Amino acid sequence: MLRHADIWSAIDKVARDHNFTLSGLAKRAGLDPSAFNRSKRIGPDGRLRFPSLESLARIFDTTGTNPLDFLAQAGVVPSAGGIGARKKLPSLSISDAQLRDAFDNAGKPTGAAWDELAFPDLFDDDAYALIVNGDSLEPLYRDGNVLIVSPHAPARRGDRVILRSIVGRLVAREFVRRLPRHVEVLPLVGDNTIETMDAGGVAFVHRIVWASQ
Amino acid sequence: MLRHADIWSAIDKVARDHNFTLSGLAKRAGLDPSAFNRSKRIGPDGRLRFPSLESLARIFDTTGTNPLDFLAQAGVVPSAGGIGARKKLPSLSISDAQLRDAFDNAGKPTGAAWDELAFPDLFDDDAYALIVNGDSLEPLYRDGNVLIVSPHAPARRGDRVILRSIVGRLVAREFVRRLPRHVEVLPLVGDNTIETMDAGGVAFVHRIVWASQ
DNA sequence: GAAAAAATAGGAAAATATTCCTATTTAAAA
DNA sequence: TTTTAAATAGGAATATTTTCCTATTTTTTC
Repeated sequence: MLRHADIWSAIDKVARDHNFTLSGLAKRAGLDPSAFNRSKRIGPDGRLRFPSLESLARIFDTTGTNPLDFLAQAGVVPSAGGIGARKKLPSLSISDAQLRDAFDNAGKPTGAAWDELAFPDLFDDDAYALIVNGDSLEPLYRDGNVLIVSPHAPARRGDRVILRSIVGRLVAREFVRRLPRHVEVLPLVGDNTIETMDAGGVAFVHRIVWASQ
Repeated sequence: MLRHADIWSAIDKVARDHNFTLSGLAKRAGLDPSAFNRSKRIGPDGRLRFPSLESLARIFDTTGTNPLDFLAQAGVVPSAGGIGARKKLPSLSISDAQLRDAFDNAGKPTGAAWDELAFPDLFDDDAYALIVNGDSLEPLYRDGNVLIVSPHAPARRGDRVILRSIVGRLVAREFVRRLPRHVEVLPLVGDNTIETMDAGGVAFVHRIVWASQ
């Protein structure tokens, strides 16, 4: 769980990230310049040397490194339900959730039928949120609803997407397909006829992945 | 950041959580029974003693405690953007996002107008997910859409909710109000007339907070 | 390229954490 | 309630980490 080599290489990384040499980092932390020498990490008898908690604390305080992030860098992975773990929710289809014993008397999911679903499972570092204004997208989206947009999620037929024109206009549509010269979409509300947009006029097509209610 | 007293009290908690005394935990971890004695945490000169990383590693290995959770228990809080931190997304209204410089050339949010929004900000430990079957809730929810349901989120007029009858039937509706003998709701699609349900026949009203798209 | 400074290696000494051991206190068992 | 076992306190001895110091290597400065 805490592996000698990983602890030391995490220290190496802290030094690098802050543009210190090892002796520079030690000095900055108020320790002796030889404190983190690579040559002193394994003793002459082969015994592994670990830095003390006090030395580590000095590193964290000096560099502003969070001990949690340090441990993650040292290869420690979150435990299910623990800090940094992906949130998991009980999950079941509506039809199966109508079975007699899907909920207990307090209204909580119960029984073996429920699966686990990671929420929100959003891995796109470039995701952003758009807040709906007005009522033009009702009943689908109402004023104030938050749309979570994932630029890197591929847009496939039927997906709801945000399109931005090259002059900056944003519209929400249902993606149909992309052709060499056009992008075909359907409106989300109202008239259900295909709309053809000039591919050159579309700056991007980003997929909507979640909508607040 | 790593505070002496917090480290030791986190060790105390690991022992308690696993039904060990301190000496029992030490023995189990292959250490001397006096290793974690409260009497030895501050020396006679007032100097604070920290457990070594090796002793901690033995505790983690023996009890299955994740070092990240241990640190959290010892009061270490996540750093913004670091492990365990709440995910924050750039956020802007659709109308403001149509300003000329809201996105850069790569289609990423840019500029001072963008706020930060914590997503999903779901704090209800009893939240669960329901998967939509069929097309009866279109255009709002389509087959396979995931609805995130938060039982403890209060249902207010206009909120979309899941209602469960006492015989187990689940329906999705728009909440209007709760009266002493009735619950008034609106259908999410179709005929826009108020539906009155007998309060005694409704097991629960749980709010839908997010819907996948 | 030479000189100075910084970084690193390595060994001894010092400081700190753990173990060993004894005694006392507390909890569990009879 | 008494006896036994476990837990804890406390001091000395031992083990481990850090510091001190010197030497070598590497990098930076001129």
